[in-house]
Amino acid sequence: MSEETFDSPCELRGDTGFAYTLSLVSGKYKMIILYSLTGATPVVRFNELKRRLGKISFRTLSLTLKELESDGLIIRNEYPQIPPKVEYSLSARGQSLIPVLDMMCEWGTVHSNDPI
Amino acid sequence: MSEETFDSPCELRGDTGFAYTLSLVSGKYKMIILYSLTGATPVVRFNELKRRLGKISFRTLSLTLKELESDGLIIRNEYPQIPPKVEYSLSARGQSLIPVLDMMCEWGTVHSNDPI
DNA sequence: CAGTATCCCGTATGATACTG
DNA sequence: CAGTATCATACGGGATACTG
Repeated sequence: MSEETFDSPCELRGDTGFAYTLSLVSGKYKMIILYSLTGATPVVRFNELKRRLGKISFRTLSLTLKELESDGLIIRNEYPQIPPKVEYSLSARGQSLIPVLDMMCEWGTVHSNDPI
Repeated sequence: MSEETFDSPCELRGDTGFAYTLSLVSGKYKMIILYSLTGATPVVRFNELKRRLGKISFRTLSLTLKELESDGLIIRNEYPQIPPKVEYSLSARGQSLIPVLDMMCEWGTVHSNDPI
């Protein structure tokens, strides 16, 4: 099959869908945060999340979580108690993004030793 | 290292593959450039690429192409003639990344009208 | 045509201290 | 515990002019 026949399954070029996805996940930690909310412990508190992410600052984590929440990708669940307890988890919309992240992760694993 | 346990399909958390992929495609135009090298005209000259990308500056396009090339994702083919002619196209490695970008694009198309 | 060379700037992120 | 407030900074990227 020659290269000129390939047609993108997406309407890129005028890019809509692509740019939209990027707008939701671009940022130094967004994808990693989403990924951190999968796996064995998919409900995570603020400080635990911070620990998992390593070097992220309070400020950046806080701002990033707000963006993810307002984009409907994560759910913030606040327990009215003292000391405060807030749990973050993926929304259904956020979950739907995970296969995309998985694919990125797998590509990297497979190709990280490609000869260049 | 970390003693946490996870069942991500990828070895994220200590993130190798994921961070690797990100390091190759992050940047305002990298993914779009790769995408621009698919489709009906997969071999594109510098200025034509610039036209396709719209608002990118000479400087950024030039720097970005160099990075993509040194990461083995695109191929730069220079014709020794005057005026110069340089063609850019995807390498096999670059091509292998396209399905990942397709998936991002499709996700955006499907979910851009999600109720939030 | 295909870039460089400069200069400039905004925004994303970091560090630290403080609060309800 | 879960954040804000404040200040500082780095770097990606833009605009323009110039060159082989």
